[in-house]
Amino acid sequence: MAEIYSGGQLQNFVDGYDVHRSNWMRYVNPARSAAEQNLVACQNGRDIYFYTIRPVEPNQELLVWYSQEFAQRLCSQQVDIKQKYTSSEEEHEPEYTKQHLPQQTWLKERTKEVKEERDEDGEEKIDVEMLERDTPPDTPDDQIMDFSKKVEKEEPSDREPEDQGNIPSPQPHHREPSLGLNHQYLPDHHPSIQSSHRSLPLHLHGLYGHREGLVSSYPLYPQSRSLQPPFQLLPPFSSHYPRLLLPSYSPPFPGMLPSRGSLRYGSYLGTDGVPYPPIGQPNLLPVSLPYPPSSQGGLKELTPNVSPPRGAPLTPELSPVPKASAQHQSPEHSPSGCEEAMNLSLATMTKTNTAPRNGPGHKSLPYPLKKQNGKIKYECNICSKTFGQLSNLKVHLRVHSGERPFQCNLCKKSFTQLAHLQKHHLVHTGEKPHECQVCHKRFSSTSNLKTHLRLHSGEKPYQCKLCNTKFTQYIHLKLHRRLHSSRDRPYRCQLCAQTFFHRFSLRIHQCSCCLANSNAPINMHMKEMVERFDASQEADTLTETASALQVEESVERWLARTLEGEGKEDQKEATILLKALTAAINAPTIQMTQSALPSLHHSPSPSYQERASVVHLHKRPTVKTEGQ
DNA sequence: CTGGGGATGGGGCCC
DNA sequence: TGGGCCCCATCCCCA
Repeated sequence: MAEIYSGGQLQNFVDGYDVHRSNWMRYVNPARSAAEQNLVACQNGRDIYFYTIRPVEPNQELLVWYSQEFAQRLCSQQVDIKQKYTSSEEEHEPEYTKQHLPQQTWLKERTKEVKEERDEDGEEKIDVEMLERDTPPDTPDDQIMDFSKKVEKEEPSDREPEDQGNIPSPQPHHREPSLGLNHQYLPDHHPSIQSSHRSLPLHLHGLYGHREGLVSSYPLYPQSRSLQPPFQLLPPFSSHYPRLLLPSYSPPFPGMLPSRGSLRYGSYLGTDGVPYPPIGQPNLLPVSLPYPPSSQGGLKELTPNVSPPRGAPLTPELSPVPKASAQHQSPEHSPSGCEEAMNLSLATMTKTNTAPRNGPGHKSLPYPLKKQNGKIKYECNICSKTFGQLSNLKVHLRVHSGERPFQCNLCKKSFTQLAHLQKHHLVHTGEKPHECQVCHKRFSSTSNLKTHLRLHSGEKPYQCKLCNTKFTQYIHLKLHRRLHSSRDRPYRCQLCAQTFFHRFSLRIHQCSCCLANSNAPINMHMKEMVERFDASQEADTLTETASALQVEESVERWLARTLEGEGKEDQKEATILLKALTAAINAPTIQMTQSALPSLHHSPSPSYQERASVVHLHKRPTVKTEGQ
């Protein structure tokens, strides 16, 4: 049984004694060491939740841990919490696996009855029937679970200046290295700080830092390192891997549940059976974001001469490569587990004062900025693009420098921005946070969802100017434009180099556009109209020897079809254009000079015009060319 | 060739 | 100052 406190007041009990009223969590045994622990208890509101801290294989027992005292009381275990993080060999054989769990608690034993029993396998089974919490009187305690450690969100006003940073350093000489997490502050009076435990990494702080009642609910133990070995056993990209991370999408806290619902995983399952997080709250997902809270921006930054990435993300893909690292050699530079702790919310990441300021953006610009009207002009010295903020310029400069500080540890792809790496990570996790409300298909990015939504709305914003074909994606229009490639247009205007399928189009063009002031708006529009007509089926049906009257009729039909359903203004404009076109058609024939002859790649032959006349749009040979 | 989706790049803005 | 989020553009792949 556990007592739930809120605001220092006992709120309620969670009693698992009665087997008829308790759920199966009653039978979850306590872990004997950090190595075998795979479950963490925490409090949210008046409820207690358990979440996994590592993948749980089939037939693997769930083992939760509460506190050191808990262990002492129940198992008479000697809790030895030697810090061995300074040992380099822990890179290969993490010492934490030999440690007892160093969890701290204010649980004060008032155990009325502790039953130990052994099942047929010799496994310990322990029932805890009565626990009582002894909350330090000066600890602001909103919601704290009996077996958890309280970590204050706010630091007291009487802190020494040196401790006023966001480093949860209980003692100046025993400072936790840069945490990069939420940096909850551990008060000096806290029992844990009086012990050597405090040098253990805070692992879960800030994981749910923005969720009330959650931050303070984590026990202490070197979780981050314990995460890696089992994860590394998992083959990357394993098909079942997402399933092993079910907690990623199964919000363990009521506050994180989507409005639609209960804790039914099925409601989050996608077509592939992988559960999806609720829309709109991806950032609140508790276990899905594997980025370490590195003060340098998280994940793996490729900063030269800087130690390997920090962090022991929950997912293996972005886990730092376990190579020898100077940072792991001493507590001074150790990631300290705090930074290695799984960071479940990027929103909890904050910069630490002790962080080396050598990450991206920390270097100054390689050139001086100019001033314009008294204001600094953030201009790129390479492409002269200007930005509203210096940070934007700095990020932009990576485009030219090639600097890609954010690398995916799994596929080694690197990115210029952390956000890009974060999005990229969805590729590995299979997360698709964005759902189409119409067909409930899910997408990894908002952009792709937006594109998809056009299918439902019928919106086709990209239209071919030549044949009016519309597309939902620009790339499709771009590909389509190749059909109108100039390489297939044998008639080239020697004045402006514009090409046409039809000789009469070139003639209209030269009369109406090019010989006049081609920069005038009306002529620009005329150019476009001639080009469109040239590509139209009406023009295609004409022979190159068509009379002016035939061309005029064809233009009229094309205009009527093209402008069908358009507004009066367009109709009026069309009339003007039609007059201009027909005038051009009826104008004296332009003498075709040698330069105005078809400019095919192959030599024009006497029979060319006849051949060109039967080349129709829909039968024209496709020439796929880049950049045309 | 069209259409749909996946993934990435770049940049703006807010905090 | 930079992280986080968002948006748009773009390219690629595939049916």
